[in-house]
Amino acid sequence: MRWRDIGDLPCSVARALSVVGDRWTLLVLRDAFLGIRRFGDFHADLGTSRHRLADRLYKLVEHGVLARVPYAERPRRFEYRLTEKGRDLYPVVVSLTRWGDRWMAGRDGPPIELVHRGCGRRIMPTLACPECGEGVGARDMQVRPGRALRKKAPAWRPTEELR
Amino acid sequence: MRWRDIGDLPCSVARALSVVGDRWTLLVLRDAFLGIRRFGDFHADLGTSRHRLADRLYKLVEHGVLARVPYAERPRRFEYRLTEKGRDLYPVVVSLTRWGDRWMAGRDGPPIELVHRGCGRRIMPTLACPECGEGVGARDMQVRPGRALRKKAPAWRPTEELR
DNA sequence: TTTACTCAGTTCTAATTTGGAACCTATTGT
DNA sequence: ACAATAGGTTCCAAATTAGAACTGAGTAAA
Repeated sequence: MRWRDIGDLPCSVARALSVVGDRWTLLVLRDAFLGIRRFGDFHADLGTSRHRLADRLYKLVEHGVLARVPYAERPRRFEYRLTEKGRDLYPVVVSLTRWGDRWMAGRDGPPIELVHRGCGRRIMPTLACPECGEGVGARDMQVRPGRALRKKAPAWRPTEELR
Repeated sequence: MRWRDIGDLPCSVARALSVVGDRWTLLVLRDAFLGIRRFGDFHADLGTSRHRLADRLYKLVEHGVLARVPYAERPRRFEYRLTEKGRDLYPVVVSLTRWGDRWMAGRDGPPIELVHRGCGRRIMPTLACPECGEGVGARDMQVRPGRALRKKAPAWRPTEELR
């Protein structure tokens, strides 16, 4: 299967990855969450080729994850800002950060720290059930096919446990 | 910059992506979380080439995300199981699922549904502060350099707000 | 008014990565 | 003996990427 077709699969992970599952895209988004907005700053920070960067930014704009807004006339210049759709990718970036902190940090510890404005403490956000508030891991959740999948592939059944 | 070097950057997102930031890897992990364990089943479900799949599985084993455990002798056969390090990627996969559900689902709604064993409700896990329990988004968090980064690049300062 | 400089890209080519089909090895079943 | 099953490996064409050079519109300095 070709990568460009994965967006058509009946799977939200595949569809999400069809937008952000690209080598540099999530690093572009990391930068965006750090406040970077301009082509030159992305380029300086990422070190990817200008070619790739231009292409990624264009695609993210196309998908509505970033907005290309003018910040100067004569010469006309644009910057790239996260849209609501883009900001909603925060959990993905934070989850990667958390995993990297835990499993890939050197002996000096995590490169950055996060502070929760609400309570003022230095924390790393984790997954929780929005109904009961409990923290959840893979084994706390059970999968079942949704309506869309029952329609398309009625035979599909996930295994009982997520492991 | 070459992709193989991103694991050396002082950034947990980059380091995490050096392991899972590959075209097919997160889909392999999605399958693993759905209970798929065998080469043939991954291949049938993913539709990627056997070549790529073998390479990805090998690398995930190398990084300790999957374990290759024998399930039959004569002929010797192996299956791939999530390790603790692998299961800890659950938040990444769930966050992608949540985003895909919200922004990329068709009119029939999400392909799969999740049930929280703890409270029995159908939910989609969200990010929360482990200290105060409140849900958090990009704008609730503030970034500051950690010890590792203060050491290496003392001049670096993130912008005040995540937007 | 020439020259240099900034920013945001685009173009080009070589190197790397990927997709897909065919092949290989070991064993069981008929 | 022959086909089937499982888990790969090998090979080559096609697609993607990295890196350097170039473009174009405007500003600033000499």
